Amino acid sequence: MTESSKHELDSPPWLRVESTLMSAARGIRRAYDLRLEELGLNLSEAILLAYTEESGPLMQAELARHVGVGRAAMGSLIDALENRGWVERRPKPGDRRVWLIAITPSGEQAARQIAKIDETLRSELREGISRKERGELNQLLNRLRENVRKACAEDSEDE
Amino acid sequence: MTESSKHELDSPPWLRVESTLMSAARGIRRAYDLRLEELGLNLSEAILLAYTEESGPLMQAELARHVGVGRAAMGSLIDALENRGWVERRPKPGDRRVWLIAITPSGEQAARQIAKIDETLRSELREGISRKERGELNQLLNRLRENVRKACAEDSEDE
DNA sequence: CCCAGATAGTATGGCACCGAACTATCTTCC
DNA sequence: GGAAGATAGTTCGGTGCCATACTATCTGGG
Repeated sequence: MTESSKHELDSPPWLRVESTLMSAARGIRRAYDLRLEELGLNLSEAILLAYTEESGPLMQAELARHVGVGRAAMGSLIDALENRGWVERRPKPGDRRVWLIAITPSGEQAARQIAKIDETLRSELREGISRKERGELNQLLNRLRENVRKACAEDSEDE
Repeated sequence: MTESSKHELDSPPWLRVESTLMSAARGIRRAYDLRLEELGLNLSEAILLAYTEESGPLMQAELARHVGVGRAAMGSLIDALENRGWVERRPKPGDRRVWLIAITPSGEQAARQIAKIDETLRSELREGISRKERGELNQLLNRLRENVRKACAEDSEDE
């Protein structure tokens, strides 16, 4: 196991792809958080606001599924945005359990600022990465997520 | 069945690729953590042990750079592995600041178990993902990490 | 030599997220 | 109707990581 010089590149064991992926994810969050600091929000909140803007009012659980976080985390994200007056919780007629999360006018304005920041940072991040590659990356990640879901499911009904 | 797959195909804004990436990273960690539970360690510790095994004794800061975590986090990871007797801190002759992190015999045994678990889970995770795509994924992620590094650097000397 | 600056490692405080337990409400089926 | 189970949302404790600040040690220019 000591021919350890070359294999950074050619066929990385999954554990290494993993660590690269996690590290990239952390780095990207940090980068966005840094740029979004002036608006007083972080990457997850920005994603949520952008999503809310383009999808219209949704329930919290739906948002959680789409964005890929748990219901609890989604609750706090919405709290944060609501406190700033960028989204509001509206009761859903006919089901008193749920809230519909709707963007407010000032939220839309914030969303536009987010889009600007995103555009700038995005162009830096995609340096040397073609549109096609981005698409592939996205597909790969989604397949990966699907496989993860299966692996976990299989795991918990395993006993 | 997951309706989360159709709308992310055509022209995902980066904010969405982001959320996919973060979500995938979290999912993968969860999956590995679940399988590694029987060994009493988590993904980061497993990665570290595997890395230590194949690279021989390195300093903590070097390990941190390679694995992609901060120095402080690396310290705790090593603490955990050291407590189980799987790695040991050896003083480096000539520099009393640093420790060389070396794997122990029982650590090597644990590393073999990790490799087995990894192999199993990996084969589930890469379902529908070719070797070539894996390589591309890795390259893309590394480019992305590099760009992140640049973006952050540029940001902090912004005055 | 010695003091300024770099570097290795550690301690502290904070953040984002998860998972499990809980409440409130809807649904179903008798 | 009413009990059993599903579902939306919240609360709480724990985890993994970072940034900052600190100590100890090495290094290089007077």
